[in-house]
Amino acid sequence: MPREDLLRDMYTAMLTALGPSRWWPATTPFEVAVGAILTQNTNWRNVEKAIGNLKAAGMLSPEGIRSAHPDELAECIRPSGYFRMKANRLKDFVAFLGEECDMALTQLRALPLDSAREALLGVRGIGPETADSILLYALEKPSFVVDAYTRRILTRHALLPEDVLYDEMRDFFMDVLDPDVPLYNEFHALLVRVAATYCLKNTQHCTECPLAPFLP
DNA sequence: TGCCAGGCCGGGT
DNA sequence: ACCCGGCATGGC
Repeated sequence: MPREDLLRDMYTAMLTALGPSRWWPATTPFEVAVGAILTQNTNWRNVEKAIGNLKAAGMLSPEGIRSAHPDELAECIRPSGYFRMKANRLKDFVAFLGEECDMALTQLRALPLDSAREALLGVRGIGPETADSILLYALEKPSFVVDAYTRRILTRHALLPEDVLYDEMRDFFMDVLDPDVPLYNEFHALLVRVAATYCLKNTQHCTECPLAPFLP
């Protein structure tokens, strides 16, 4: 079966089983980016606490983060883990955006996808997954997001080898799917939800998994 | 109670 | 170009 058909069938199976995801859980592009940084290797539930703390402290804004004392910023985001490092990453991201952060985000969105991606990857603390999350969920650019869950599903289904590189997984989708923002948005969300529910790290009770019919 | 969570960096080979 | 240790909290 052609890869495009396989991916669309897997997508349909997940969407039918779980329903739409309504991602990303944030209200502004800037908040999406903050969440993308805070959720690096971290459960989203912990990120929610950190974002709540930021909001309560008036720090969930470019100015709030820029003017915050590093230690106070770190204390707010403590529940999201790696809090000292992530405080610096938020500071670095805000510094990258400059004085007019909303305008900077608008200008970033106006760039071609590859240029915007390179610009984000130049920021310390923003790697490929975080960059693609910001591109897709904040800037609404058709950049497919790959994460540990995506890798687990792709390798368990023997679609790609264990040692596959990030960009190879991304291309696996983008080479055959139309550059469709709503599709990429929902596809990634469904992969995360399915993997987190049915495809645990050291278990394989995949009989109830919507993707079980696609196992090799 | 240990294992895991929507990674990334910096230094070493 | 990889490989690896470090970073850290909270939930189950």
